[in-house]
Amino acid sequence: MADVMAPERGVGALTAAGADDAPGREPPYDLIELLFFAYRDFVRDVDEALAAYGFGRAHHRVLHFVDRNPGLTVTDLLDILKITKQSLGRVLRELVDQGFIVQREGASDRRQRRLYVTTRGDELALELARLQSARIGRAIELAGPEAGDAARRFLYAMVDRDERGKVEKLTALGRPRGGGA
Amino acid sequence: MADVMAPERGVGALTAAGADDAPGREPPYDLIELLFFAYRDFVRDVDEALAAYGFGRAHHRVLHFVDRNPGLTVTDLLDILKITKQSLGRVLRELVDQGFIVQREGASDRRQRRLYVTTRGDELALELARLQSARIGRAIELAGPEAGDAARRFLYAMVDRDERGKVEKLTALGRPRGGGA
DNA sequence: TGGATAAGTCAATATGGCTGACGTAATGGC
DNA sequence: GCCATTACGTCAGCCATATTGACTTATCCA
Repeated sequence: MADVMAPERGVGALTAAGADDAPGREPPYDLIELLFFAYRDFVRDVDEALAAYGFGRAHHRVLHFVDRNPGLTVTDLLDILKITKQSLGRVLRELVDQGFIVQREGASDRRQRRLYVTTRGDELALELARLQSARIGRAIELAGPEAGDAARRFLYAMVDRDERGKVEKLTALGRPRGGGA
Repeated sequence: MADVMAPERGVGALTAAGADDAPGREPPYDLIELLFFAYRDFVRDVDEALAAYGFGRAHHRVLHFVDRNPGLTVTDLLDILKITKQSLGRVLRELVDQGFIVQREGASDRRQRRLYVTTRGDELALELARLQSARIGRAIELAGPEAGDAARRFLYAMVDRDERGKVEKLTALGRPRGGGA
């Protein structure tokens, strides 16, 4: 690639390390950029695989969380994804229409449509998870297992404070080992 | 309308779909999900701030990389963002039209339009970087500085193998100081 | 019984991507 | 000097994902 010039600016703006959000402190550009690049490549894997099914990234997110949390309600899903009901609508409908997800009336609250993956849905979810798994496995191999653990703590701390409780309950973090069934 | 409830099909497969077994072990669902949640919140901050300027996430990415790498060419940018020329086109035009970025003819290759931020562009880039910086600062405070360092190594290792060289040259990693090491 | 909640839907719109096709100017190898 | 290639820009159309706002239906619950 073409050689990129070094920045001419910002270098003078630093202060000593130690304070976090002091006004003149240089932002952690390395982490900011690595988050972008890591995420960019992390999702590209899956996007390609999804294309074969005529699905997009949004379908994956829904499928994933339903797969991992059987019986999730639509409201739960909206809160996880932080999107609107209307946005979810199309994606969910397509997943249901094509037999990847089923909806069942809530046992105690019949207004709810609890969501479950079908066998097919579980298979697809697993296929996609394995792609992501492979990349993560390679990364941990390269960066060391402690880096994986630390990344877990760092990423968790990157989540909005008032979302952390939900995240913990919802994710594998909240599950001791093995998880499902 | 609400008669979309699916029949019994697939319900038998709800719980114990053959997950944890076949080829290898259980995917690292914790990291998979934390990447999603962390990124979700990481970009939400900035998205809100950008709305005030009538810009979107795409504008931010362009502004950021030009700010950090003055003299970047359009081709460089396309390779960083992994989008098409046409997609970049509109976003870049808006940033130029509104005085956040300027284009200058390349000195040695006059076909190039080298990109630079204006003072205004630099200010906006910095404002946005500080938002991200604040979140990262809080995260490191919570997870510990070693977690930040490890996260840096982990995220770097998450990048496509054949992209890592470029990423290193391009980002703060390739520059002395900062997260250097 | 009536207000609140869960879900679904219609319609319009924005944004950020994509492919394909073309055009122009400059470079660089021969 | 010629010509293929490169760098950039742009027109046109399309798709996926998201938004706001308004409305309906069914159900729950105080």
